[in-house]
Amino acid sequence: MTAAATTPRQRRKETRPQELLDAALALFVEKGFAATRSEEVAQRAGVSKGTLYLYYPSKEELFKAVIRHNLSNLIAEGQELAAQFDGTSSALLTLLIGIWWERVGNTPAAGIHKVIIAEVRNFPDLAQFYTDEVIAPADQLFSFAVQRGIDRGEFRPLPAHEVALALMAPIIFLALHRHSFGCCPVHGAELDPAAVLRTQLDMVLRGLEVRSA
Amino acid sequence: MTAAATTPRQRRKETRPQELLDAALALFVEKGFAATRSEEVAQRAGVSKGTLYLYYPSKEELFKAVIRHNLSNLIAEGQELAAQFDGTSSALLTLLIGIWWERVGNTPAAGIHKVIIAEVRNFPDLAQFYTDEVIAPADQLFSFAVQRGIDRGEFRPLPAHEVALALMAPIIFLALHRHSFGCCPVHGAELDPAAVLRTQLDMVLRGLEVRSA
Amino acid sequence: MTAAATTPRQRRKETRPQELLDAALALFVEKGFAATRSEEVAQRAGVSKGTLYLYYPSKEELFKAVIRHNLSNLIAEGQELAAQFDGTSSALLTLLIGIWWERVGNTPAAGIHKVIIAEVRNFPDLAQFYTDEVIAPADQLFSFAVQRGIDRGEFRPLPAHEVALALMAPIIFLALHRHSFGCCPVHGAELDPAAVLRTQLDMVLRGLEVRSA
Amino acid sequence: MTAAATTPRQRRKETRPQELLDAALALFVEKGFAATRSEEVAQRAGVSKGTLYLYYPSKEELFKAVIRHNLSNLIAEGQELAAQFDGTSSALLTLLIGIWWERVGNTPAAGIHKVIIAEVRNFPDLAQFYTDEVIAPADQLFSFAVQRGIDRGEFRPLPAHEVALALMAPIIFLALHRHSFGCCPVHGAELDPAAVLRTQLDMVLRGLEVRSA
DNA sequence: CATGAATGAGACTTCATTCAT
DNA sequence: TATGAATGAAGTCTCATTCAT
Repeated sequence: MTAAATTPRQRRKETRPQELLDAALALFVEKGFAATRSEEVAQRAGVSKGTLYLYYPSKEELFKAVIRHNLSNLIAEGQELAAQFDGTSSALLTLLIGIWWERVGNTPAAGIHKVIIAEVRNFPDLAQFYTDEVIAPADQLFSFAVQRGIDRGEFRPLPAHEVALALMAPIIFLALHRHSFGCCPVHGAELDPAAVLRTQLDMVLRGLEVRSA
Repeated sequence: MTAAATTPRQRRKETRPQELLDAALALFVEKGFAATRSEEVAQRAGVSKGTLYLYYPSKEELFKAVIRHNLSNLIAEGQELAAQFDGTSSALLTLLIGIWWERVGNTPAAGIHKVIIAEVRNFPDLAQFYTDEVIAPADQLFSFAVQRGIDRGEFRPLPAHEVALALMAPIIFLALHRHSFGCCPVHGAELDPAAVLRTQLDMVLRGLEVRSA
Repeated sequence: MTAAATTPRQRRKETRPQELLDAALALFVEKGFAATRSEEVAQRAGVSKGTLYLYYPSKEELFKAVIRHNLSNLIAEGQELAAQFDGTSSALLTLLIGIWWERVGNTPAAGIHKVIIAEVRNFPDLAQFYTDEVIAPADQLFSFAVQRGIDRGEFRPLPAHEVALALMAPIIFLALHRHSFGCCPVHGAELDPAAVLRTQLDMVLRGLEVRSA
Repeated sequence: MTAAATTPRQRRKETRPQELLDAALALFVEKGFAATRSEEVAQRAGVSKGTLYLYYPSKEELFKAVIRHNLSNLIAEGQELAAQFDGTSSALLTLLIGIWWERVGNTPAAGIHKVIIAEVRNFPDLAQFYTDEVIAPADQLFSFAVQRGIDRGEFRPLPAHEVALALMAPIIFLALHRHSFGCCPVHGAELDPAAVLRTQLDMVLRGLEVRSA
C-alpha cells in the first residue's frame, strides 16, 4: 500500500513499448505477419489486447515500429562507421559483416527479412516502408564500401552494385535459413551458420580481389 | 430450350489437374500459402470451388502436388544428367545452373521456395515434404558436382557441401527477390537478374578453381 | 459378345431398387437421414450417384420407399393375422411381438424408428408419412388385440390405447437401444436384448391379466 | 454522438453461460446436434457468433456443458436421496420417477436423450461422455432402489438390472415421444404423457410386487 | 439407362479491431 | 490508461442435386 519510489506499474508504463516491440518481433519472425495474432503479441508482452492498440493503432504500424527499432538505427551507425574508416576495404567489409552478424544475423532481427519477403505482395505499404528504411540504405552502404575498394585499386573494377549484392546474398541466405528450416526440426536441413558464412564470403572476396602477381 | 442461363459446365477431366496446378502455383507464389483462398484458385482455373476439392482433398495436398509437378521431376533429370556428364566440373555446374534458370528461375516455379520459407513454421508437414522432395535431392546434386571437381583436381579441396551452398545461395537469393520485391513496383529495388546471377557465380567459381600458375 | 439368356446387367436392372433400398436402410440406420450421403448409398449398392437419382428423385423419397418396403407390408400382415386369430389374447400379443422381433426387431429395420424420432422436427413430411404408414396402423393393431382381451374377460378393463403403448414401449425402447448405444463400443451400456424384452413383457402381461383367485 | 448505429454490445459475463446453455438446449433438442447451426444458438442467446466461441471452444464442448448443466447434477441429487431414504422401495421408486418427471421429463432437458440416441454413431466422443455422465449413474441409481426392494422382501427376486430397465423404459419412451412426434403437429400421435406414465409404471410395479395372499 | 464431373449454398471456426467499463 | 467482452467478415471444406456424355 505504501508506494515505492516507482511502483512496478509506473516503471512498466515506460518500458511498455519496448516489451511490445520485443514480443512482436519474436512472434512475427516465428509465424509471419499475417499469421501472428495480435492477442498473442499482447499476451507475450504481459498486457491485454486493448493496451496493444493503445500504443500502436494497427498490426501494420506495429510492424513498422519493429523494423525501425531493430534495423534502421543499425544501418545509420554502419554508414557513419564506413565514412570514417581507415583500413583496407576488405577489412571494412569484413567489419561491417561482422557487426551485422553480431547485432542482427545472430538475433531474432534477422528474421524480419524473411517476414517481409513472404508478405510483400500482400502488404505493399509494408514493402515500401522496408525498402526505404532498410534495403536502400543497406545497399548504398555496401555499394559504397565496394566502390571505395575499386577506387583505391584493391578490387577489380566490377560493377559495384552487383558485387554488393553478391556480398549480401550469403548474409540474407543465411538469415532466411536460420528462421525457416533452421528452426524446425526438419531432418536434412542442418547447417553450421558461422562456418557457412565464412566460407562464402571468403570465396567472394577471393574472387573480388586484384591478384597481385 | 432457350439460351443457357447457367455456366457451361464443361467436362475436362484430363486437363483439369494441369489447369488447377497452374492456377495454384501462380496464386501461392503471389500471395503465399495461407493467404491464398482455395476459391480463388478454382476461379482462376475456371471451375467452381467444389471442383477443386474433387481433384485435391485439401489445400495442403494441392500444394504438395504443385511442388511435385514443378520441382521433383526436374531434379531427377538433373541427377541423371550429372551422372553421365563428360566435360569439366565447372561446365557441369554452369550447365546445371543454366537449366535451373531456364526451367525454374525464369518461371513462376522459382517462387515456391519463397512460399516455403515463409510458411515452414506454420505448416511443418509441408516443410518436411519440401525438404525430402526438393532440398535434400538438390543439395545432393550440387554436392556431387562439386566433389567431382575436387576429385578430378579441378577445384580446391574445400568442404563440398558448403561450396554447394555457396553456389545455390545466389540462385535462391535471386528466386526470392524475383518473387518478392521484384514483383512489386517498389521503387529502389530493381535488379537485372541474369546479370546478377552471372556475376555472382563467376565470382564463386573463380574463388573455387585451382589457380594454375 | 454373344448374349446370355439374361446378361448380368439385365438381371441387375430388375434388382436395382431392392439393392438401393437395402443400402439406404443400412446407412440411414447407421448414420441418420441427414448425415447419410447419397453418394455412399449409391456406392454401397454398386451404382453411380446419378443412377440413384434415376430411381428415386430425392433422398426423402428414397427414405419413404425404405419405410414402405420394410414396415408397411408387415403391419398389414399383422392386421390380417389378428383378425382371424383364435387363441387367447395373451397368446395373440405374444405372437405379434414374436413376429415383430423376428422380422423387425432383430433386423436393421428396427433402426428406422430411431432415425425418424431423431429427425422428425427437421423433416415434417417424413414424419407425417411415417405416422400414417406405420405408427397409426401399429397402434391400431395392438389396441385391437388388447381390447379383444378386455372384451373376452381375459384382461382387466384398462384403457386399451394406453395399455397398447405400455406393450410397445419396451419394444421400441429396445429397438432404439440396439441401434444407438448398442452399436457403439460404449463401455457400460451392454444389454441382452432378448432377455430384456422377455422380462419386460412378462411384467406387463402379469400386471394386465385378471387375477383368477 | 448521434444515436447508436450498431448493436448495444452489452457486457454480461456472469449471465452469458446460462443464456447460451439455455439457447443451446432448446435448439439441440429441436433440431438435433448436427443440424443446429452454432450461429443460431448465438442468435437465440442474443449474442454474435464470435461470442459463443468465447465461452465454449466448439459445438461439441457446448453440448457437453449442456448435459452437465441439466442432468449430471440431478442424478447426483437422486443418489443422495436414495441413500438416506426411509420408506418402502415402491415409494422410493415413485418418488424418484416423480422428481425426474418434474425436473427433466416435463422440461426441455428430456430431449437430450433423443439427441444422443440420434447421433451416437456419428459422434462417439459425445456418446461416451453421455454414457459416463448420465446413463451409467442413472442405471446404478435405479438398480440400487430395486435391489433394496428385493433385499427387504418387498419385490420378487428378479434380476435388478433388468427390472431397472423396465422402469426406465417408459420414462425414456415418453421423453423421446414428447420431443419427436409430440412436438410436431402430426395427426394421429397424440398422447397424455402424465396418464401414460402413470399407467405404465403402475403396471410394472404391480408385476413386480410380492403378492401377499 | 448409366455415369461421374461439376456446381454452389452453407457449415464451423478464427481473429483484427472496437468500445463500455 | 487499461481491460477484455463483443463483433462479424472471411476462410476451408462438404454434399445434394444436375446434366453432358
